[in-house]
Amino acid sequence: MSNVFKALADPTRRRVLELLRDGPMNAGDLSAHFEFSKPTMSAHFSVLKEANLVDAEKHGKQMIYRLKLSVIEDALFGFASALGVGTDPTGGQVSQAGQKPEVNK
Amino acid sequence: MSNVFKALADPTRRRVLELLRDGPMNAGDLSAHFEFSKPTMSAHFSVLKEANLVDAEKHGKQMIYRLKLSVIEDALFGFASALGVGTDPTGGQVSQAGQKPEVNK
DNA sequence: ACATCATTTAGTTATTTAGCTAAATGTCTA
DNA sequence: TAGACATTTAGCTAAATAACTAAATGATGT
Repeated sequence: MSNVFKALADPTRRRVLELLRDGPMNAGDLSAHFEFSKPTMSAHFSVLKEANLVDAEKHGKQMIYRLKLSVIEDALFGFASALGVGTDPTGGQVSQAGQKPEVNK
Repeated sequence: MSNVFKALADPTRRRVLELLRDGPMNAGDLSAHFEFSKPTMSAHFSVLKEANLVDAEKHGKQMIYRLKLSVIEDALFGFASALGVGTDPTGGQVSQAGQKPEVNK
């Protein structure tokens, strides 16, 4: 859980996730959207992978990253509902993905 | 936006927010729920206040902290919908609180 | 005025983070 | 097999973070 929010705390990483919203993309193409060096971007990808927000699959020389929406849902909606915030005023769980979100991990 | 996720990245601060879910509480009572020193807790409160996740009001010698749900809604649901995740499959905004969430701030 | 209580500020330390360049790894193709 | 290409690893630096103790601030009550 902390890993997820830490990953989301960086604007570059949030932007990466938004780019992946339109479909899987390889490391080079993702990096091309930023001014940072490739090693720096690789480290960002690594943080996102560690937080389980993306999947990585090697295809030839390229590494293809893919958004993992379910984990993001768990984190955002799970924590929101732990706070009693959400679309459902009863505080019920919004997402299908998880049942008892572990908020303090 | 980064401030919000940075604030949420620490488990102690997330727990503080959960405690405030049941109503406003002063700094001392909040601190009593943790093993950390009061100055350390004060610094955590400061981060939450900086991120605009809580309001602080001085009442005599005590400082009373209160949860600000609307900002948390904006951050969590705003970013979720920027990613196309949410209860509404069209990607529409869930919360009332903000209209065009600025995701990369 | 003075002591006490609640909280914050100041100053220190260890750890983590985000960036860089240079080098290593791994994969394709000529 | 050699070269080129895509990505990661290693190693470095500067800045940010989270913790602590000691001291300062500010409000209340005697």
